Amino acid sequence: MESSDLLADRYPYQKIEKKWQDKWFRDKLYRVNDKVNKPKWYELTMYPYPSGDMHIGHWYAMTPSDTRARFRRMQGYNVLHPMGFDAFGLPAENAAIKHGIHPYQWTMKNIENMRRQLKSMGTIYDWDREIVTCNPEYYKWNQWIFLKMYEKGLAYRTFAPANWCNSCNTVLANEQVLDNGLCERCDTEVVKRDLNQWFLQITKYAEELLDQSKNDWPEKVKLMQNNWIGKSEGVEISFDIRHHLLDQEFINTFTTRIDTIFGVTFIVIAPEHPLVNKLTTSDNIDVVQSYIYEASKSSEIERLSTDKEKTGVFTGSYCINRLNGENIPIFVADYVLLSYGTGVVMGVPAHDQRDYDFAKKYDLDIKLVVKNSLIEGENLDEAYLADGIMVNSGEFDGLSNIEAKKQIADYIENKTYGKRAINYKMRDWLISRQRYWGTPIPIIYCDSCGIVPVPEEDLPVVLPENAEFLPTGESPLSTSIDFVNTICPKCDSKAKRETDTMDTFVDSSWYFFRYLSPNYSQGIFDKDKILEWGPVDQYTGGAEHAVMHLLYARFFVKALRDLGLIEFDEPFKKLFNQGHIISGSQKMSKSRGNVVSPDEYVNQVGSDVVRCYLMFIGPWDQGGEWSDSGLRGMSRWINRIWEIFNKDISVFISNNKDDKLDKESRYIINKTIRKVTEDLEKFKFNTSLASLMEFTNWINEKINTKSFNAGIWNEIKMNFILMIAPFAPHMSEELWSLQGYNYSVHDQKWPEWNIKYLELDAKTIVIQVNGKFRGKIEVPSDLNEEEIKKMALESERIKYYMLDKDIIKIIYIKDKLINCVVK
RNA sequence: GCCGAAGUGGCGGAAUGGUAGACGCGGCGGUCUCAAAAACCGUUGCCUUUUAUUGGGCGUGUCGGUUCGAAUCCGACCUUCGGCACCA
Repeated sequence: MESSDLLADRYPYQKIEKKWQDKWFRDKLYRVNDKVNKPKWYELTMYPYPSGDMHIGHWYAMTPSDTRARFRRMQGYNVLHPMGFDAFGLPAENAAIKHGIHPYQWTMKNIENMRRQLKSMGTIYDWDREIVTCNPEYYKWNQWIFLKMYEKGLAYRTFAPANWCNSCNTVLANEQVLDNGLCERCDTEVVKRDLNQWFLQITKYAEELLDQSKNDWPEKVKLMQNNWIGKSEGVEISFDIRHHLLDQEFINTFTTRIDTIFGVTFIVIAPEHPLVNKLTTSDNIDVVQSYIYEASKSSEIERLSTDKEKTGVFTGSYCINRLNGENIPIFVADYVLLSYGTGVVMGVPAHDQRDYDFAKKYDLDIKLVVKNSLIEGENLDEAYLADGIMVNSGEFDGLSNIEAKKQIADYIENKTYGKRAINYKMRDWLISRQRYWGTPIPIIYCDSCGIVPVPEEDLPVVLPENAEFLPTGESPLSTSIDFVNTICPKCDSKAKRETDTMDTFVDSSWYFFRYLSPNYSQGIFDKDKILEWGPVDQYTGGAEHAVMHLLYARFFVKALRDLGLIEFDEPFKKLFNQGHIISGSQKMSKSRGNVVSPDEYVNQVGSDVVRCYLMFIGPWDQGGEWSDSGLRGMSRWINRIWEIFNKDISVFISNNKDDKLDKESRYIINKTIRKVTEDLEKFKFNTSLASLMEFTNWINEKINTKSFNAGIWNEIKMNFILMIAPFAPHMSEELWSLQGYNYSVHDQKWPEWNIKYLELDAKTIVIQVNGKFRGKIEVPSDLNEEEIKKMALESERIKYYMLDKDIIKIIYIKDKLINCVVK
């Protein structure tokens, strides 16, 4: 039966993928050895959270980068492309609360399943280097880094208002609070609570983090980080409150517009500011108190809403603008944030829109101090924000405001009214989490010695198994009596352990170094290995990590460098953000029920097809939509390749030498090598695959119509299998072995193109008349410009368009086209 | 509101100053089959001309500009997506 023969000829992916995965595993084909005499290449994909089941998004993140790693490997690099698991985090704990299973068991079970799935992708991960962050061998080094930072003063403890979810009973990071002020997990309104918590002093590196000159990263990501850091340069200027006879004689404000200092008509203090109570006069105390109360009640949502009308109350007190001696009323308003600058703002309604709105509402003076010719009189409909000429500003009148900024700042510094200052929006990194499933913070509290770090030799502080992790508002670790009660390492008296755990971003801030010496026990990592492999050459992952994870990792690298552990400044030389894969025009999510499960498709069409399809959808950074019919198309192509290279060669191989066909074949081979190589270099997997498809289309056409000679056919086969190897690792290995070549195709050298085969005897010149395409001519490639022009003008098609027209000029673009401009 | 990216056939996309629509999906026609599926071959932007061969016009979100020539560069606007959002 012919049809069943045909079926039997179809690519038996199940058998073949299993066969090679097993063999690669047995042979340790993908083991990465150190100290190999090849240039190193560290290609890293962001490690996944072990949520249990991989969806197609994981494949979309991982298979293209695996293809890149394989490509680099064939190019002769010693490639490290490791994989691990970001194993601490809330979902494990939530699952534990919900289903009564211990987070460790839940996580390990998930990892096991994901490992199986990851292996089915046919990746080159060296599993001997796998890291799992919830293992004490890993998190011990989180604790170690923390202690080193503590020694250096980079880790400190302080009270801080934290986002608190009453339902989850925990602190939330800003990014866990939705735009509407609700908890991202349970939609409960988030409130503020003051807790004594641990911070890492990332702000110490703010200035260095702004320097992105060593990062070959997307501009977008660098910009987002720099906006996040939010540097602004200005002046801190004091206003006189000595007449209030307080301990504090001056009230400090920060401004970026010191040129508008003469336009100050009021001062605004944040409601939480300690000076508020002291400055409020007795007749205003009731109003101010109730305003502060309302402000504290109003949630983050309202405080942060830009649309919200500016409100505030008068304290009854005044301060003095020391530049002109004016008496300035002091207000309390919640549009001023205690956490930024000095928590006090000088109100310049003429030149700041927020101040303008506030002044309009409370009928305060609006005093113009910077002017341009378009402004008539003194009445403004909105704040004037642009540059101009100084007015109403004493001795500075007539200067440009840009010049006045400098001169006024100098004046203020001379008079010691204030000084130039820099402020950053970025805050220190709060790492305390009132959660169980994380790295215990290695600190002991002793009644007599105070805060005592756990001695290095006592690490790791192991997470106790017996903690109660129901959300009680207390950190779960405090329920483990064995854990909490300890002995002070300094004085041997009874002491208690810190019960908070660390933010999981700590784990991911240095995991890329642990892959280099995953089992190293004498230190966080083997320094020799860092010298050999670091930093990461190419990092890939989702853009959702553009700020937090990538910024924290950069901070860690700088801190580790200052601890003398590494010698470079940045963790990731190059960065590429892939897009998202969607389904049914929507993001995949369990609640929408549109999650595409890879296992199912791997069973139906094989891993190579799924890999190639994901890379073919479109440009990797733009993401794409999953489509079953698109997948079928890829399956068709993979099967076609299988059939082409399993054909009975005698039907089209001839022993007659056909120079013309050989020449054409070499042209196609070399053109394809160039295209695939250049596009892989640029992450353009889709067009790489398209050119490989064109290659197979061409082969098919030639098989159907002509015959190849044996030599060129071998060349075609070999080059094609080598080029498809990074994309479809299983099928290419099978084809390679069927051709009788030496195992493994993945140890072969990537083919190179030879420019001499790309030069053709004839070239096609496009002819345009007045810029419109009117035909083309084939010319021998050695023809010169004059001859080509002559040929073009003599062609019948062109003569037709030239009838009754005068030639004005002829434009010739070498080897491409001729454009006749006529009238 | 601010910052950033993107808008091209029925669909995913290709082409980054020189033949718009590569490659793939889908559609249509055919081969094979009792039939269907699969596979294979051909065809496929829209309008128009011709019995046909073929020829012509239009066409890359909108409007304008630069250029011999614009999907591509510049200006304004519209739409979509992503990020940030009282930061003084």
